[in-house]
Amino acid sequence: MLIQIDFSSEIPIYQQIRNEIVMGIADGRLQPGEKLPTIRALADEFGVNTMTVNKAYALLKQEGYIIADRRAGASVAGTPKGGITTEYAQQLRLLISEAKLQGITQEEFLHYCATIFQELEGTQP
Amino acid sequence: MLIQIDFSSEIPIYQQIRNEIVMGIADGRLQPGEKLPTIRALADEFGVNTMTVNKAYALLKQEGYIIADRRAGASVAGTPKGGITTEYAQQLRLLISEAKLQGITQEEFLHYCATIFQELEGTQP
Amino acid sequence: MLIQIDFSSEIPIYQQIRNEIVMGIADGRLQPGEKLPTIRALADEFGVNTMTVNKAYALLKQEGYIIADRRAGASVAGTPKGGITTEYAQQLRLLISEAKLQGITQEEFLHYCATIFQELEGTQP
Amino acid sequence: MLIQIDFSSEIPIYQQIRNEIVMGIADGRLQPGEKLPTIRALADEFGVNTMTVNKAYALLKQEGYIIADRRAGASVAGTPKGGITTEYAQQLRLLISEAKLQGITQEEFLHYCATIFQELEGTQP
DNA sequence: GTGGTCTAGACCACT
DNA sequence: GTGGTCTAGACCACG
Repeated sequence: MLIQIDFSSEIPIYQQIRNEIVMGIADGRLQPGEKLPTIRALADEFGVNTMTVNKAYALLKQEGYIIADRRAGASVAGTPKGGITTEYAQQLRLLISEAKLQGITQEEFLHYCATIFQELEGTQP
Repeated sequence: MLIQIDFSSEIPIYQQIRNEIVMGIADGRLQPGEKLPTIRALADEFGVNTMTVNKAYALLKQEGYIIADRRAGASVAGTPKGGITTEYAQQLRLLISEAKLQGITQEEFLHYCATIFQELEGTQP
Repeated sequence: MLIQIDFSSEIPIYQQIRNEIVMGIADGRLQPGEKLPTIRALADEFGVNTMTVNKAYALLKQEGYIIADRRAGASVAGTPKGGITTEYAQQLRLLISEAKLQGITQEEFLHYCATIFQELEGTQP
Repeated sequence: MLIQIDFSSEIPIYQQIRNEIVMGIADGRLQPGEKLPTIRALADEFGVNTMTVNKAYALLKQEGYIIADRRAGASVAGTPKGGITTEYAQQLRLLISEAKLQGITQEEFLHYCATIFQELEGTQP
C-alpha cells in the first residue's frame, strides 16, 4: 500500500489520504475485508499528526468505504452506501467542460476514461 | 447567464463562480468574444463582495478562459492555454474510482459521460 | 513604423505605445529628427482614444525621447536627458535575478543581451 | 531579510514584496528550503494589510518560487517552473533599448550586467 | 464606468 | 498559530 502525500498541495492532507485509499480500493490494491494500517502507523509513515489520519478514516467510514471495528481496527468494506449524488454529477460535468475547452473531443475523452477503467480492472485479482 | 451560488458549500465562492463560468463557456451559454458582466454587476447579483468576484475573474484570466480588455470589461477568450495536467488526470481517476466502487460499470459511466457531452454540444449554436 | 498593441495586456496602452516608440528609436526604425505621426493619426491606427496617445507622447517628451514642436508636431530627439536611474538599475537587477533562478548562466545571459544589441545595431543606417 | 517598500511608488505593494523576495532568493539572502516569515509577521513589519502580503505570497507560489507547506508556513522552493517567456524577452529588449539611447555601449552594458551577476553569486554560501 | 489595489477588521479549515 | 477566504467600504489609474 504505497501512498504519496504532497504537502505543498492545496488539497488537505486528510483528503489526500482519503482519496488515495479510495483509489487503492478501486484498483484492487486494497481488498474488501482487508485490514487497514492503524491510525498511528499511517501517521508515522507520512509524518503527519494522528488527528489528520483520524479525520481521513472518519470520512471514509462515514462514506461507507471502510468499517471501523473497535477491537481489530479498520477494514475495507464490501460495498459503500451513497450512490451518485448531484455533487458528483457537478464535478464530472466540470471536468468534462474543462476537457472540451482544451480541445479534447468526446471520442478522445471516452477513450481516456476507458483506459483508466482498464487500469483499475487490470490489477484486480 | 443563470448562475447559482451555494453559500453553504465548502467550495469557496470565487471557485464556484469560476466553475460556473467555465461550464457556461463549455455549454455555449457564453460565446467566445461575448462580454461578461462587470465585477460589480455580478457581485450585486450574487450578493457578494466585489473582491470575491474579482478573484474569480483573476483566476479565469490566469487560466486563459477570459481576457480583460482594458477598455471594456472582460470577455470570453477563444481557446484557453494550459492543456491536460497530471492534476487533472488525478481528479478524473478519483472520480472514476468512486463511480466503480458505487457499482457503476464502465459501459454505464462512458454512456453517462457521453450524455453530458451531448448536452454541451446540443446547446452550441 | 509598425506598432503592435495588446489590449489584453496588463501594461497600460499608453505605456505600450511609449515602449514601442522607444524601441523603434533604438533599433533605427525611427531616425533622430524624423517626424512622428500626429496624435490623431496614431489614435485612429490603433483604434484608441486620442487621450491615450497624447499621454504616451507627453511621457516621451518628458523623458526627452521626442521633441514637441507646436507647429510641426512631434519629432525624434537627438539624445534624451535622464541617465541611468536607481529605478532602472532595480529593474535590471530583477530581470537578472529571475533569469538566474530559471537556471540561466551568466554567460548565456550576456550572450543573449549581446544578440539583442546586435539586432538593434544591425538595422541602424 | 531586509526588505524596503516604497509606498509612493506606482508599483503595487504586493508586486514590490514579490520582487524583493525573488531578488532575495537570487542573491542568496533566502536559501532554498528556508522558511519565509508568516503573512502576519511580514504585514506587521511593513505596516500593510495581511491581504496585501497574501497576494504577494499567492503570486510567488503560482510562479513556483515558494511552496506553502500546509503544516508550517511558506518556504523557498528549489527551482521555479516557467522558463523564459516572450514577455520576459520584451522587457529585456526594452531595457536594452533605453540603455542604448542613454549612450551606453554594448560593452558597458554587458559589464554592468556581469557586475550584478557577480553580486548575486558573491553572497552565495 | 471599468478593473486593480488596498484597508481594517473577521471567521474558518487545517495541523 | 498558519494560510485561505470573505466583507464593506474606499481610492486610483485607465480609457
